[in-house]
Amino acid sequence: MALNKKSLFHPDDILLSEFAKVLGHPARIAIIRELAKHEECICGQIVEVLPLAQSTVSQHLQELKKAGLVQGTISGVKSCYCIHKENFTKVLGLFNEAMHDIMLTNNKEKCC
Amino acid sequence: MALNKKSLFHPDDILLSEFAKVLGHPARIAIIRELAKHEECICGQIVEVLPLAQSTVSQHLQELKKAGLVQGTISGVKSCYCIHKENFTKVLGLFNEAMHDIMLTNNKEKCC
DNA sequence: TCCTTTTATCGTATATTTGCGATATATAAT
DNA sequence: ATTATATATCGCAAATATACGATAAAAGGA
Repeated sequence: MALNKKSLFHPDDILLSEFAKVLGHPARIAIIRELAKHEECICGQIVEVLPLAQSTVSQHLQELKKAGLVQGTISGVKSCYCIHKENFTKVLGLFNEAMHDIMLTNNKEKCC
Repeated sequence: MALNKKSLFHPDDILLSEFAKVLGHPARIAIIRELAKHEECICGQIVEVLPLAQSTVSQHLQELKKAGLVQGTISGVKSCYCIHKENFTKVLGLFNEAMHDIMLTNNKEKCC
């Protein structure tokens, strides 16, 4: 992008866009879905469900972790992951609220 | 990405990720917000509110249009844009529902 | 101790996105 | 007819993301 202009935007919009962005890849949606589906934290088995190499899945997990949507702990040889319930719920809530507000503001009858 | 693996994922996840992706840039969130805020469709004035060149804003508008979140019509010299209320509401609803379902599934007490 | 297993990280190739200026195009105004 | 204005598109450069294989690191088991 030649120059990174992202920081020139409103912090709220940056936050919302970062949440959206991390969910902007089907692998990461699939990971979240898979994490939610199991009773226990998942250690490893995620790779088997995705059509991607182990290193790639690991990268996606790191991004989800960096965004705070997922948390992980090391348990022996394995790394275990689960959804960071509190964060996820909170950020999803903010996102919904923002989008809802936008649609409330947008009270045009007819348009274009 | 060497090879595009996106198509290997579940269509639902692709749909959700595409919605998220288009909102994954602060400029596009800001555009949506700006469009909602005005009584009438916006013709032009969006560029003035964003810290980006005209051509860049136009590109972001095209992406929002391609994703169906925004609609536009040409009115004389100007192009006018507004939120595609029906589509936006629908896709946002699907997104919320999916995320909500995921969080309902994720009924772990304690984790990692 | 040595080997195996598991996951993270590094290096690299390629794809995509972001951004701009220049230009094209179309209408409006003079 | 000429000029001005508004917006889209093109061409390009730079940044970021995606993906993989190879390798490292760390723990467990033989």
